[in-house]
Amino acid sequence: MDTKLQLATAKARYAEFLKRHKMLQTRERAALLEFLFSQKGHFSADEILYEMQRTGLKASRATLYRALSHFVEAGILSESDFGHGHTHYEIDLGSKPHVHLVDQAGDEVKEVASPQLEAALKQLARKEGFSIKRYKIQVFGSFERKHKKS
Amino acid sequence: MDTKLQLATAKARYAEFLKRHKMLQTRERAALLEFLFSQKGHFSADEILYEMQRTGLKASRATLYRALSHFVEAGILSESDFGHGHTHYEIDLGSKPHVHLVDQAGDEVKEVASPQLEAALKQLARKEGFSIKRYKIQVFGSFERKHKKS
DNA sequence: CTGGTTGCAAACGATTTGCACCCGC
DNA sequence: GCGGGTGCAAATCGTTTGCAACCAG
Repeated sequence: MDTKLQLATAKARYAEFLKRHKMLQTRERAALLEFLFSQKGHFSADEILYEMQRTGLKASRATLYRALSHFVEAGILSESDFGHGHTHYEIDLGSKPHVHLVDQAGDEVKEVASPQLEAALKQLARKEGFSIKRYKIQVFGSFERKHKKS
Repeated sequence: MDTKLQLATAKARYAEFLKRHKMLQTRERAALLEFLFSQKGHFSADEILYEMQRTGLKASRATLYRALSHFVEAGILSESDFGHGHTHYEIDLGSKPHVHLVDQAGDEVKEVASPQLEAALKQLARKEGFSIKRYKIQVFGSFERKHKKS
């Protein structure tokens, strides 16, 4: 799913979410949604705030936090805690389930997909009578840099 | 590994940890370690504090937090964030890797092992040149209660 | 003795909230 | 115009830290 299509999907989903909760469309919410899709990878609330100011967009910290939780509820963003002292958000629309490899030496967090893991997880859930809404697989450790740079 | 043996192992490991860091053995640290092994499942800092007071043991909040991070460093405890607003700790000594099934409707968190998941994870790490120190698999969703109570 | 440890209370920092004013619809 | 939204600043709350009195080795 390319970014453009993702954004369109997100807007539609968000509009629906707003309607369902009798909430209004506002410039701040629109700007935030648009801005998030211009970002890559993970971002923290502070990073968003900083980047938005740099880009001239405006939304207060309070509005940002309120919007973020709505985006998560609406299934547009997903949140994770990597133990860095704040929540990390990432686009979660049409993105494949993936594993977060968290490098303990630095801030690097790499995402990798593994159909095999997914399959095992689904089977486990079925066995336990547990219906999965979402899941997180975080692996803490370090990258072994043997010869190649990355 | 039964609880008694676990506790003995933990004590040994902790003693070693203390020596390595030129730290002292104190009554508070000993009491905390002993107390933790009398607990079952996950616990938060506040729960420990509350339970200890009830049991007549003493250690201040500050000492507790300081000790908890040492226990984690020493590999005696592991910590997780289930999105409940505080860190959860659990004994991580001789315990098998497991998946946390977090019920979103309540506070229930069930642990299940899955060798299959483990294997897939190890293979993935090998492929990515990532050496695993520890990992967490958290699955958010709900238990399907069809007929049985639990 | 002496340097690490404890407990208290104050500090922190991410996130949340009360409230007066603002703006979609 | 009304009811929800926004921004500010104050409040929360889990966790951390400075410091003076304390204790283990």
